[in-house]
Amino acid sequence: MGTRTLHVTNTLTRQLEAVQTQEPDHLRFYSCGPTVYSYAHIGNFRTFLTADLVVRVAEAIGWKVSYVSNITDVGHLTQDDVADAGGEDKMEKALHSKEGEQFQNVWDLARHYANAFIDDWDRLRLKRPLVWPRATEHMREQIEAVEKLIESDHAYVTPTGVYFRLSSFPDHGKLSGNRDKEQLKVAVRDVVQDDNKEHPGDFALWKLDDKHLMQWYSPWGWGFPGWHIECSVMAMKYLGETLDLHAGGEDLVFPHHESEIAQSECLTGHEFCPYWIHTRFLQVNGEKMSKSKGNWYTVRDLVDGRGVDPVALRYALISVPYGKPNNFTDQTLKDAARNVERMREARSVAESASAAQVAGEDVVGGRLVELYDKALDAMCEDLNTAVALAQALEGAKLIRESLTDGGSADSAKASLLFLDQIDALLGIAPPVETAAEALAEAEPVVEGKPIAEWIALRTSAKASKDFATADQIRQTLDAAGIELRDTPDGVIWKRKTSM
RNA sequence: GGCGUCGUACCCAAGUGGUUAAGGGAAGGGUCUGCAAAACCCUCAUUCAGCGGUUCGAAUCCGCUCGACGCCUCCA
Repeated sequence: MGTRTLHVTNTLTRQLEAVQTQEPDHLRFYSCGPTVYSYAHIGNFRTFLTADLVVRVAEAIGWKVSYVSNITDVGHLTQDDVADAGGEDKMEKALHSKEGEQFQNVWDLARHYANAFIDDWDRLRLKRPLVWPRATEHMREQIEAVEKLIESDHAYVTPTGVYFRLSSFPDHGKLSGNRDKEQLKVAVRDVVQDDNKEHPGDFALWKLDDKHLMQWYSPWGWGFPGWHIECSVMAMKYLGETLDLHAGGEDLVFPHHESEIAQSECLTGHEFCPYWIHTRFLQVNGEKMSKSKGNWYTVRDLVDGRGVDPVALRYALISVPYGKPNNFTDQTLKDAARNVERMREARSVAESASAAQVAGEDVVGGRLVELYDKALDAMCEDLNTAVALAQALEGAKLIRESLTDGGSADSAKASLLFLDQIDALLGIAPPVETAAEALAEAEPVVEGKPIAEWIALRTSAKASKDFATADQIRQTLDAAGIELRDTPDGVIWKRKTSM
């Protein structure tokens, strides 16, 4: 410990760099969270998992981590700056959708999806941040920030709202490379129609709109904050004026993060954040997954709807390093499920060997320490999950090889330590209790009989050598999506995932 | 039009100047099992999209060609 450090590909420089924290061994880390107008999809979670891995690696190398991830619960316009503000916002749109009918109002809707989001977060075993600040709970801070920007001439008031004056911040474009202002003008000309703005690229800090479903009173009248200001304000409130590392999805590079930098640096007069990382999109069957296309999966679609092990889903989502697109397919999920199964197998073999208390040498510890070190090194090197997972699997294989037919208590102890460390680092080798709990939920009933009864019937059929009946029962359960496995410790059943 | 990423076996993917090109899945063979599953053993890229160049030496560096993709506009 102490000799390793975290390296990331910094979006600002496009270089692999060692993260130098302002305070030694203390990482101040902000990760952009979701807008809660619907259930978060697995692509959202790929990004949140990148942040999760940053936290895990930082902790593994002995850093203290101050981790903040926001929840955007204000509906922003679907088109950034429609002049008359008559365009529906995302929340409002969601409220008027079929699924939205169950909610009393937008506040109710936001609360519902925020709660669902946190449930999914926990199910995928993401570490919780220090705080989950919400935009609606930081309105005063946002208004104050806008006022400050106006005072310092970085923003101006118009009849439609308050806008950030891009020309007042020469560094605009340093993150995305969109430095050419004329180019920017061309690019946005088609969309932006507000003639009150000085430059088409100027973005909204406050939108005046007394018909908006969520509105607050400001010095400029009733309205709501611009999308970008919340992150600047909340990040600085909880982490200080300069962060160490800021993360988000690749689509946020421009305009969101670019705008965050502009606002924040104009507010404080110094650098907002020296290191930025962006997670590439998750694709589904080779196509971009997006809410507008409607081809997205939520965590609950897969876990509740198709019986996918949440840990397997987590594995699938982190199996490709964050800097490359990950093409999510049924095969990805199957591979992941298989690998998680092997981690669990190793855990259960080690638990049995540990319980048996056999004396003898530790024959695996040395190798497992090497493998863990390699995994941690890989994670420190720009979160190379592909290599880290390979080490995890190799370790699990070694454990199964060495302990399946019994092994010493010392070997078992070293194995369990390895699995715990790997789980702390990657979250893919859960303790047995978790698996047992997962299986303990509602025992399924097939053709009127609980599983246990079927198993008993089959066991007695086997005892009397009536293998035809035994196989018949296996098939019946198989058709109902239940798989039986004969083990030395008895018969166990598991739910097959439908993929 | 501007900014940027990528192309490694049937599939996912590591490797970014130098011993036999990680690992996983799938597939085939075997041990075990009443059967099955699991587990274990074995097999599975003389080759890294194509073409040129630099080099003693390249999948790795440079150039071009072809192909895929992302952002620039709500999006993780």
